[in-house]
Amino acid sequence: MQNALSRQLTPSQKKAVFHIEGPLLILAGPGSGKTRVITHRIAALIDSGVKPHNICAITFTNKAADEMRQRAVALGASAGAHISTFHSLCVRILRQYAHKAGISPNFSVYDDADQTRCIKQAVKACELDTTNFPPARMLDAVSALKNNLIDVDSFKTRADDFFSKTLAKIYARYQTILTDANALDFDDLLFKTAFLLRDCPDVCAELGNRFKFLLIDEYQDTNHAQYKMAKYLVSTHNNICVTGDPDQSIYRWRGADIRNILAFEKDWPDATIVKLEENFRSTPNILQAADNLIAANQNRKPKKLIPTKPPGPDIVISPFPDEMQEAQGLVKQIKEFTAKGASTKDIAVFYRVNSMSRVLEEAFIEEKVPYQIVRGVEFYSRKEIRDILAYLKILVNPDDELALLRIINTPARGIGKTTIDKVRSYAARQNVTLYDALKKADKIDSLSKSPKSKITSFVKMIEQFKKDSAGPVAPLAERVFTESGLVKSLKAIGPDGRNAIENVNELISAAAQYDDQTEEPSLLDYLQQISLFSDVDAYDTSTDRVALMTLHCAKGLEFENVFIVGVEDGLLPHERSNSDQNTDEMEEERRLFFVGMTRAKSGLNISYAKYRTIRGHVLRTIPSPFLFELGIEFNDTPAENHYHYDDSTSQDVPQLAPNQMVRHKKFGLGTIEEFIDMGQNSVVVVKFNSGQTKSLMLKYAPLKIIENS
DNA sequence: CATAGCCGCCTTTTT
DNA sequence: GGCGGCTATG
Repeated sequence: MQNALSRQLTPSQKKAVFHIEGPLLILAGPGSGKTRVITHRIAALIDSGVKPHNICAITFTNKAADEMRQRAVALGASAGAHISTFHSLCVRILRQYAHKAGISPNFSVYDDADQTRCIKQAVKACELDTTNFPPARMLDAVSALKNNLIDVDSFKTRADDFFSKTLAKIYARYQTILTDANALDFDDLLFKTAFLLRDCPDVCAELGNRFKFLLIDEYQDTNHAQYKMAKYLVSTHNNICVTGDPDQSIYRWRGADIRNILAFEKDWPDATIVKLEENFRSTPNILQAADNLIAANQNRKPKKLIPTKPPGPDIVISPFPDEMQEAQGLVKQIKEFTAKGASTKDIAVFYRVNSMSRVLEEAFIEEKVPYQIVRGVEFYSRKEIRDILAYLKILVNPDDELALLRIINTPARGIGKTTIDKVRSYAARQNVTLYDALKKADKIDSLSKSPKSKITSFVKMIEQFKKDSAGPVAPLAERVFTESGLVKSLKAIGPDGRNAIENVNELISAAAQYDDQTEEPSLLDYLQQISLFSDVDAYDTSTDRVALMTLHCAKGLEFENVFIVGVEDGLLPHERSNSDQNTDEMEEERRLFFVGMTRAKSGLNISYAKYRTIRGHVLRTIPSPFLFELGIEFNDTPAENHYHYDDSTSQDVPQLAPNQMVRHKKFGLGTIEEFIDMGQNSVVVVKFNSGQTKSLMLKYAPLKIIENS
């Protein structure tokens, strides 16, 4: 069997696959066949007598887990190994040992939208101003604390300045809100599991005995909580194998600690280290440029990228006048590629921010090129989907106040704000949950007859659903959709409603699929699973479409032809990352570009636009400084109007004279100071009454001419 | 209590 | 430029 498994493996790959006992660090460069090595390793472990259920492999996304499971089975490994993400593993552990973790097993998992609502509530409850304490910032801070396993009490004792003390209050309040709702956010899943393992040696031993072999992929992107989890899990058997590439660490902002992989040898002094430096994916010219780029990072261990493929086409760097023409040019290029026989599904477009997908999408539609935007969570943030899911969540976890408040009057059933406020204050007085208060609506004196009966029938409906909530999910979801009145209310709003109904039907189909594929389908399990759904998980590789995704999503994937768009200063590197050279943030942006480039097997096309509309403002841009680090000569002058964008934006621009009055959508009234006639590209300098002076491109700027009367 | 329309907020990347 | 939340109105 070893022979069968080791076929077509290089010597270092073989070492990584067959080094069974003890800690192992696999430093794997891009395209080094790392995924292959891991799946082979799982098969080799089983082959050497390890029971499948004694293996736990942790991947970065659910999709990666699914693929790994399939590949391992295809290699002849019997199924049964636990392969999942850290978060899924935590859900499983926490559900099993809920009582020991001090939680209830039917907990809701709060996503970022839920988190935002809760943190806002917390900031408000602390009677703080949201301008001085912006909820998004507070959430980041709380998240960072949890990722570093700092609990409320220990943070309180160490908080010595005003800000920290305030943050401690918000943190405490936020946790109370979540606890009261029997909810855990993404960070809690890791946090609670790590503390469970720390505080319950019996649980730790039990899991350690079960998972005798632990494999962690993308180890460079683990955070402190995940690191601790790993340490606890392997404390008995010491069989830990991690793989990763410090040059591909792109989640520092989310708490990922690159030191975890850099210090692996210190943590496990008897560790074996295998380097996989050969690259089987990209052409030598792509690797050379990627290497030139990443070499600019100061804070790194130098590493080789050894090419194994024959030379391929040159990297193309194309400037465009603006993002519309960039999109148009991109789609035209893709058409040329496919006309020459390239497969549509083997083409990907990467961008730094999600908002850039819009203009690309328009061009794909216009040119009728099939595409998919890889953004899985978007579906779950639609109103109608959140509504139906809120109904289902309540059946499992009636304490989930966020879900309850969402549906109590959706569709409208005459339970308005005043009524809800009365019930809430009753609940607070009696120290019961909102749902319990609703159940006792009859006893709430402040309520008059009509709202009482409306509440009663709502509770009755929910209780009815609850009775039949065991078993498969899809039929229940369908029933809830109809009987809650959601379908009816959506039908009533016309075409948009039809669309919404379609979406819910899609959800029900997905639930049916879950029912089919799961041995014992349960609503709780289903809800907890879909809450851990990630963007790439929605990536459908079976259809022939161009994949559009963020650079972060691109991690772990590969394509024959890659297009990276919007490679401009301020976008990549993003302006929000500290723009000083060689700060940690700048280096992470560089790694992000590195990850994007090294996804390409043969065609790598980089583009940027000289003008880009950002949040409604047309801004002049400059090429990303990273472009000058690639060691490639390129021409900064766009092929003017090469790709004519047939749109109102390229209509004739007016001739303007100084002193002409204009009104700008954003800046208000202003006077023309100068008119630079460049035909389509005429520029005006406007002095606005607000005091600021702007130079604007006429074909983009939303300027209205005020007639002199 | 429902609805529409407006204001003001945020806006990097995601499990 | 988009969305959530708030307010004014029916």
